[in-house]
Amino acid sequence: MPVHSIINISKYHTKTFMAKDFFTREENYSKWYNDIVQKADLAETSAVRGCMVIKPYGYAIWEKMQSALDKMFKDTGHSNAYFPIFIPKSFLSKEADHVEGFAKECAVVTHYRLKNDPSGKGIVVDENAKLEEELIVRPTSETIIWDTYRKWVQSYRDLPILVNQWANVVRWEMRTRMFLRTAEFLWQEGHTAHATKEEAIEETIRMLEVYTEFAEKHMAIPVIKGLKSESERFAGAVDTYCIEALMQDGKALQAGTSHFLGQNFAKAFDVKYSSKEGKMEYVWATSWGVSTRLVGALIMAHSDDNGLVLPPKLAPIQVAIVPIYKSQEELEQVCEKAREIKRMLEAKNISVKLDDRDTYKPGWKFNEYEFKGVPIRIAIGMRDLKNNTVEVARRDTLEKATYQEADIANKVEHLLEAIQDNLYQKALAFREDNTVKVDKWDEFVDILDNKGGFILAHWDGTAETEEKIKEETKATIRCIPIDNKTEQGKCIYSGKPSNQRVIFARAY
RNA sequence: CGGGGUGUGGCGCAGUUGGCAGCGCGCUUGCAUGGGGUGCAAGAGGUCGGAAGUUCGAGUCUUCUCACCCCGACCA
Repeated sequence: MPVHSIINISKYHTKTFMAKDFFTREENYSKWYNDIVQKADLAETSAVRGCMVIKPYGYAIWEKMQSALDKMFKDTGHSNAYFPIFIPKSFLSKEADHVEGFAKECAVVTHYRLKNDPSGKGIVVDENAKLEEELIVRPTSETIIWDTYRKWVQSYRDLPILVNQWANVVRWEMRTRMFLRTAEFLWQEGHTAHATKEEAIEETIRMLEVYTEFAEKHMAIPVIKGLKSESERFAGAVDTYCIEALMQDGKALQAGTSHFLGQNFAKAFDVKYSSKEGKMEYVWATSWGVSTRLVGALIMAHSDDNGLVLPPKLAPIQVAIVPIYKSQEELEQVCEKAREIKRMLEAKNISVKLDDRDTYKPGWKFNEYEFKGVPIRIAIGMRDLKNNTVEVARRDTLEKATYQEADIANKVEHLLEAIQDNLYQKALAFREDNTVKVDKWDEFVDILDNKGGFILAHWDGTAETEEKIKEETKATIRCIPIDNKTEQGKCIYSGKPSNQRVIFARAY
């Protein structure tokens, strides 16, 4: 996108800077990931096992995601509401599959009061304050919501209900990883109620499309839309749809799910309406969600060995301006120009940080913004004032160029678009390079062990085969692509006939 | 829950046969410096995870305990 006057371009290297205290992807992918989370100031481990503190910079990314998604939800007719964090234990067991799926990871509240330890030190649970019915800290809200919907629905005129909630949920996981899997996480959960099956299925797919658009347009991550196999299905759903993304280490990551719940919850919670014809019918349901896990996806999809790389649309700071100067007078002169440019950029809704701190040196700031994934850095010094230029560095390619200052806001705006697009294209190319059709078991195993990525292979459709493959290779069926072509073949494992390929991968 | 680790200044670590608690980074102050993590100098900061024991003396040895991390089983 050569929309600007480039005087010179030079590639620059940061090899020596992080050398000792930062792992590369090659050396140790999970350490590299943790380093980015920590050093880019996204989050840190907390005093509570399995829970993390999301720091301001990390939370700002989540807020950008929230506001984009929230708008998309509103645009598709949904409203936000809020339901309790506590769910009576009995609610959970009303839907058989649902309770089976979540029972093992529920936090339970049993008492409502503490008292001074009789022995004098600290406080203890007051045994006299035992709850009559224990409360579950929500792992998801279907039960409490459907118990509520029963009161909201009497007639077909009350439908559909299109509600979303932004909330925290708790799933007591054994092993946790920053953003990808923590005991408590933030998410949104949409819960809709419909008069007909068709309408509910339509909603399920509509929200899957919303997630797809968000992933590709905002996160710059290409995803595959698909249907989960029975064993990967949400507990209590009839069908679970998902979007699957591929991370740089060749592992898959489920980035969002949309469930068609049929009448399972309506029946469990007795939610009925009288139709136009005056007949009592059970309501049809959907639920759909994405979580702070997306921040993890963002990191693993784009970042490099120099730190975080953020797509412009989700970057809390899109442009960082670093003044270069010697004296206070120079600082003021340079900052005056910088503020002018900042105003012009902000007029285009570009978020800009002018870093005029005198307590850090330019080089230090360069590294700081690079590590934090700021898409564009502008440096302005006395030389630039003289020549009416600015130095522009883009994070995705690490290229630096000198731009004529004239029309700078347009140039930066276009560059942001170019970066957004480049990140998507790069991620797409990576996924294409790492998606292969495989027909032989040996090759299947070899690719999983040595290359990773998505494997398109035939599957006989049975849960037994899926389970065997999982046991032997740790790979799971990520999804059955939604617009899959039928193709005759033999199951990669059992050799039994199959009429379509499904996607296998090791996953987060 | 199984296997393996680690607990020493804010962070990362060293600490020998038990003998004055150290190093790097960071932090504070000053001077110089300033277009890719600045240099020099002077400072501040620790009941060594907790409890009990052995000893003239414990970061170090013994016992118990707690916490966290990594690898599995479970999961978005």
